[in-house]
Amino acid sequence: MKTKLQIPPLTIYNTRTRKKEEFKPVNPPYVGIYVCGPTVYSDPHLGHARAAVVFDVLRRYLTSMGYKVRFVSNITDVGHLEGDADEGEDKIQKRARLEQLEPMEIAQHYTRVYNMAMAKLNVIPPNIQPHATCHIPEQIELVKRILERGFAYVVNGSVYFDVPKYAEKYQYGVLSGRKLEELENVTRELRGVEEKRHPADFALWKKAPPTHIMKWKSPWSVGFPGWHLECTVMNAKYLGIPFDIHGGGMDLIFPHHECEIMQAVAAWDTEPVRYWMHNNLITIDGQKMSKSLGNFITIEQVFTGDHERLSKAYSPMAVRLLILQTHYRSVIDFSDSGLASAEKAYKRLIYTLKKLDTLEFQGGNVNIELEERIVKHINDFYKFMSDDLSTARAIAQLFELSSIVNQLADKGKTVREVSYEVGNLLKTQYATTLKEILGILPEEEHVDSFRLNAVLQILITIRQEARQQKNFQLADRIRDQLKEVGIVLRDTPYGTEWDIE
RNA sequence: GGCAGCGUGGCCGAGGGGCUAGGCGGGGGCCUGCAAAGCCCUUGACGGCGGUUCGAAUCCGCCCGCUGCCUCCA
Repeated sequence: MKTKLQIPPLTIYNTRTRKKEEFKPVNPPYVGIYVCGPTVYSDPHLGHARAAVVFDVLRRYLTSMGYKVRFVSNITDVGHLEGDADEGEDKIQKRARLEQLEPMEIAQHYTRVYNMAMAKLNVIPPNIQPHATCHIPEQIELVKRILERGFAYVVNGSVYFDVPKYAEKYQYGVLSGRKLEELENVTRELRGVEEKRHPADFALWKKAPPTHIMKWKSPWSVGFPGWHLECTVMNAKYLGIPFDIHGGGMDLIFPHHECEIMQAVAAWDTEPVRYWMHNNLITIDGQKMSKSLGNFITIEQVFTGDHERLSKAYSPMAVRLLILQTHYRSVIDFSDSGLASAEKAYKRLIYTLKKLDTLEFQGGNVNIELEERIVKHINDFYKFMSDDLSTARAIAQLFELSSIVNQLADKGKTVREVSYEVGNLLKTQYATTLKEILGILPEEEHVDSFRLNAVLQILITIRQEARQQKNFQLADRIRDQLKEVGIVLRDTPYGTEWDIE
């Protein structure tokens, strides 16, 4: 029985070419990945969870293949205006004004919430998590460079990217397939952007209105950087141009990623990215989940069950499995029953993981056909993972193995139908693929246990009720006793936070 | 309107000319003090109408239905 694994080369569906391509790094064995991170002005939702989990698995898989991965994912703590370019207000600034807080307080808070949610989902933190506001000088430099090269113009202290000029020399819309002429018709509805020469032009630097809190000095005005600049600057700085993989949600293809390409090409005459990967979106009852529609479910709500569409609290690992049981380029329609189904399935995979540990593979009466099946399922796991990260099919192999292991386990601890060699391969591969590559852990190995949080939420609620009834003796007792065991409660404008000291 | 995509068994969800996807659920049984888990057996599908083909869920055409992007969002 051959126990040497065959791991085929990874192929990736490249949005840029609209084909599956074999992945070849720019500088092997190093691989640079950049994934667009969150704008930190509200609680992270299931869409964030999906993008994070998908690219976490990509990173884990590449690492398992022996690549040295540098994973960069940004925190957008400025920018992304709402509404018309001229009338719009920075999201974080708006939130800050509403809650009477420093913008950085908002950004800091939601960055923490995001990172905690990611930890619960067992997403490995980025090697670098750069903040947009920490790269203002670099962004100004890039604007200067694009200006010098003639692909931008200044109007009233704001700088705009000159798309028609760009389109004279380079091809427009290489990623989204959009055509410049078609864009004119659509965007004519957006009036009040007189500063722009062409509707497709976009801001590189905006002069700040007097009421604006978040602003920086630049050669053109006191203002703030444009919507798409930070990613170009930060992936160039930390990964170099060109780098290997740029990821994000499909909704970012246009205009965000298209603009990133134009900025980089305008600045350095080089397309910045080899492979563009885009995960599909999440729907709720068949409808897109979005902030503006207000129908989103936050990650935390899933973990606590605190949402009208949820019947109970679900394990982060159930969420992770649910996400991975769908191919990343397909839509996931989110539902309570889907989560329940994923949670059961998760428990089944973990049951097998634990059973497998107790089995002793001794051989002696080897069933060759069974051994062949085992080895085939393991190899197929890698075959499907390498086929554009087909996690759904890969996981199906794990369920096949689960069924085999459970059947063996039913007959007792000592297994004679499978040799020591194949049994050992089964043990190590089942654990490796499930835990290391898919990132699906047993609850108790999951350090950031969501149940601890659930329990604390109960205590926090009880304490809150006590405070409202002016029963401060009880409220303080809860806080003091938690502190004794190393858990700190903090009352903030958004409610009570907890932290481990 | 332009562009992209989808419609698979009770639900979710892979696949994509002949070869078991998988999970959850349902039915029957084993095990068990009860329950749960696990095991065995079982149920069952490719939106509609045409066409290509020896053969179509898979290719082509038309029709019906749904969704996304085109504007901030993962």
